[in-house]
Amino acid sequence: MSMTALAGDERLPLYQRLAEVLRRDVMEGVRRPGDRMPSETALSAEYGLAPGTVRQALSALVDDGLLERFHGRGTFVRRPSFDRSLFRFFRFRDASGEWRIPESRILKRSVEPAPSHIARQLRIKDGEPAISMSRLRLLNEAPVLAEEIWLPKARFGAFLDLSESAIGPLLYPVYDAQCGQLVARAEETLTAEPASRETARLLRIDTGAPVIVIDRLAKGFDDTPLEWRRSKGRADQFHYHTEIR
Amino acid sequence: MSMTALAGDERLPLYQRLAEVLRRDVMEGVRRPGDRMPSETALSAEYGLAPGTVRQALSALVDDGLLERFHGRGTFVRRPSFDRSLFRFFRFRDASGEWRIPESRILKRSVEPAPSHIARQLRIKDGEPAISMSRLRLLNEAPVLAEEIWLPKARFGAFLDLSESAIGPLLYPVYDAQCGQLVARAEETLTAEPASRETARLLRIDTGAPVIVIDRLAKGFDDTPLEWRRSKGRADQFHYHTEIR
DNA sequence: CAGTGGTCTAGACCACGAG
DNA sequence: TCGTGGTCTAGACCACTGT
Repeated sequence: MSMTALAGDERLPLYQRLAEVLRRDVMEGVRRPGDRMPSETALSAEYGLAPGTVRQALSALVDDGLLERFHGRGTFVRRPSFDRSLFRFFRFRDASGEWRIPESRILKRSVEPAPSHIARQLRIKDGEPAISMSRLRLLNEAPVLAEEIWLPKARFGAFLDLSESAIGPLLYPVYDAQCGQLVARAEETLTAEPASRETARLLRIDTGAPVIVIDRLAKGFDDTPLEWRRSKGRADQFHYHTEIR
Repeated sequence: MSMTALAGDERLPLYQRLAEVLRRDVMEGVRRPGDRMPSETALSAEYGLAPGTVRQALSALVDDGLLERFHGRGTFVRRPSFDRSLFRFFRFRDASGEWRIPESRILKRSVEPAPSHIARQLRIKDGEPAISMSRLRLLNEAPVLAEEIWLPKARFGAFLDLSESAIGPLLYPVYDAQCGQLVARAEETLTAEPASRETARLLRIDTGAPVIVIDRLAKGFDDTPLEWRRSKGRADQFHYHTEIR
């Protein structure tokens, strides 16, 4: 077993330098979500560090949400999950009161020159080709969310070839499998506004009734913007809850 | 320096048992916000633990938001601050674009029997006396928030004797100084609804226009509910932003 | 059982803040 | 300069998981 020297700024603490090396491995796809990391013993031998120092580096990445630890099993690259999304505060239950993923009906899918506000978000040139999509999400035939989605065509060209039946309600696994684009995290913005005539028709509510608007910009491990979407749902179905200190 | 035995369940790790002992000190008011904790060296001597173990206990409480560490100065009981409140997402700026605390105008202050939904939140008996207050918050004479506040009279009796001019826009310091009630944390719930006629009049918007509604239940260190409030503001001034993974 | 992470010890030395 | 927390070492032993 040969020893590897730690790269990085020599003024930084060793555990931070190790953390950066491991973070880069994940960001560059050398280690993929679900992969097991080398054990703490292996890493301390590899880099010539005390076990406690290696532990500190791994802890930093766990706090950061990049890794997950399981006692007795190992340390793994975390599979991004969007359990923390604002969408979980919509009261979407079926008749039996259980949480379910709403079905998806694609209303429109086309290639358009990206409007400037979309291009800015996706960090592409104004007017560059983008895939535009409208979806309606339904629970037991009842519409619950109206969505508008934009993707840069350069990365998601393969998405256009898919039949609607091949695209389920969850898009991120499709992005990964069909386009090789892995979503690592996202930024969400929430506001409320009166329903336009069009939105009211889709959601079957009164024009002007309050709707919750959630904008989401999804990004890859390397911070590239991958998808922008705007979703609208009935405000009376939304209750966000949080604890503050 | 006598050594103190660690109380608590002997099956738990030492660092957790130490953390619980220190947490209790804060919850019972033995150590108050702003107080400096004993140094790590002092604690390890006091309880006969290795410095690393003491460190782990303190780290747990720092992660928990109970303590704050300052390199070279010490470890302190954190002063609760409500920087993380949902209210920070209201775009409240004055003419120069600076963030400011809105002034407060008290519209009503009285003692009422607690309605049942308030009593349940404050964990007091249905109909027990409670202080009820309506406030309007303004920025440059413009109304920005309409608030309804409820306090259990048993704890906040002294609050009734204060003149309005003695109450500023920030209530929690008043609760502490005048009533001996320290707010440690709070739960907030956000939704949106159409403005009632009354709310519309107060906020000077159209009836039915969307308003953001934030309910807050403030609690003491010992988890006692202290204050319930409902605040309403214009939805078009509200943009919540968050990152998810 | 072997291998993983979790807890704990008993130090050393460094970096920062205040007087 | 002194006391604080921050980094790091080099182990020991425990608890959990999978085979």
